[in-house]
Amino acid sequence: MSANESRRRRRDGEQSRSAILGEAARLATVEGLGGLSLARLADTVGMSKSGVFELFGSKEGLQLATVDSATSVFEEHVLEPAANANGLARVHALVEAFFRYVETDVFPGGCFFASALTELSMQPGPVRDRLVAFLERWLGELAAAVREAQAEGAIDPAEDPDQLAFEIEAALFFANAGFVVARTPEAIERARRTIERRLGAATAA
Amino acid sequence: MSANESRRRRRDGEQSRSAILGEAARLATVEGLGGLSLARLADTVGMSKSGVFELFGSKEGLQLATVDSATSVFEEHVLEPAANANGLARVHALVEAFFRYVETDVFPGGCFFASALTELSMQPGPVRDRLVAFLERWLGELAAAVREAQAEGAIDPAEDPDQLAFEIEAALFFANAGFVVARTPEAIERARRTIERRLGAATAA
DNA sequence: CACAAGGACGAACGATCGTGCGTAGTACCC
DNA sequence: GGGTACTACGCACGATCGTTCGTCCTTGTG
Repeated sequence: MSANESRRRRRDGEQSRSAILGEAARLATVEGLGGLSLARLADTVGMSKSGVFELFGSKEGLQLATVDSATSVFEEHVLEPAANANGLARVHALVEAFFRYVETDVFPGGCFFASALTELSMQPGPVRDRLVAFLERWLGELAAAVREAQAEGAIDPAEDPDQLAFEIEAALFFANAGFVVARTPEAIERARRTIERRLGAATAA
Repeated sequence: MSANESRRRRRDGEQSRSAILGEAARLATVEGLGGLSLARLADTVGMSKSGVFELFGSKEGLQLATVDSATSVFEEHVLEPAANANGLARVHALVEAFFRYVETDVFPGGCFFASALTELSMQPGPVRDRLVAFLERWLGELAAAVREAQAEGAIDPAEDPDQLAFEIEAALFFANAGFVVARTPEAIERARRTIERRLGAATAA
């Protein structure tokens, strides 16, 4: 209902919307996507609770819009920096962009999707579905880069691209958790070492 | 305060306490440790809200006790099955015990600590501190097993035990997330492959 | 310029949250 | 076996939650 795209929107409303969503995604990595409250969100952006509410129709509408907003942020900070690289270089570029995305506090509580998916994976509904879809898309992105690297002869064709994508993402996922906990580059450094070593072993003979 | 061990406790209270805590830990992996409500917890165990409350003194007291309870469950299901193994066999035993612990739904929402730590890593306080301490202890357990394996000559002494523990835990951590999302052995199977391969590469020449 | 429509507001709602209090019942120690 | 202290309860509190409503203001269109 709130996701009805045919709804006409004024320019000022669109600005408020995106300002709210940016703050919502940031807040969600600290308090959780479910623990996010309309009232707190409203006064961190300097609006009334009902004003925020009406822009999204319901809390679920706000959550869905927040996931979409976070998706754009992820695309901008992780996918785009690797947009011009191909094959093995693309794998490295995606990994390094992800590290930067975590280290530079794009979201104060680390990767938005790591926390949101963990929080909502046991709570059925459209929000969970959208988060799961994102994870699959991201894993697909990594696997596709691996396949590209195989096609260009940089990675052993005997490697299973999905398995390699799993291993890379596992390192990224835990690196994010470790960085959020310790606020230290150690976990990221270990993940980098993990991935470099694994990619080295996967290099075509 | 509620953790004051000098407080005398009756047998029936102790039974209620552990029954409540078992349910609390299970509920927390579904609704979150923060989203857990006294009222819902009370009537899933068939008690009054105030009855539950007084046993723990505060919500934070309940959360701390829940973490301790979940720690015991983890020890029982993961540490104990590997208690009699040493060195490399101990590493494998810990990993397999963890897989069983996740796959058999000891907690309905997967590993308690994976979800709780992700949820609370940005919320300072004693609960977070206890969860972080658990993670360090668990990583230390893995690293100690690796060192044992090096001492018995099963793993290359040039390997960094902490790095290896990081890589193993990364696979376990993401396997848990994947299993909770998909309810399929696929993620666990991939993690098993990841770890077996990595340990194979770490085998002393 | 006028008018339809979206944006933002304040106030209020029912529900639920964690917490405090007074009290009745009961297990355990001397 | 009596008395103390823990167990468990019902009730009520203030706060906060998501949501609804009526109203005023502003924007964009014809």
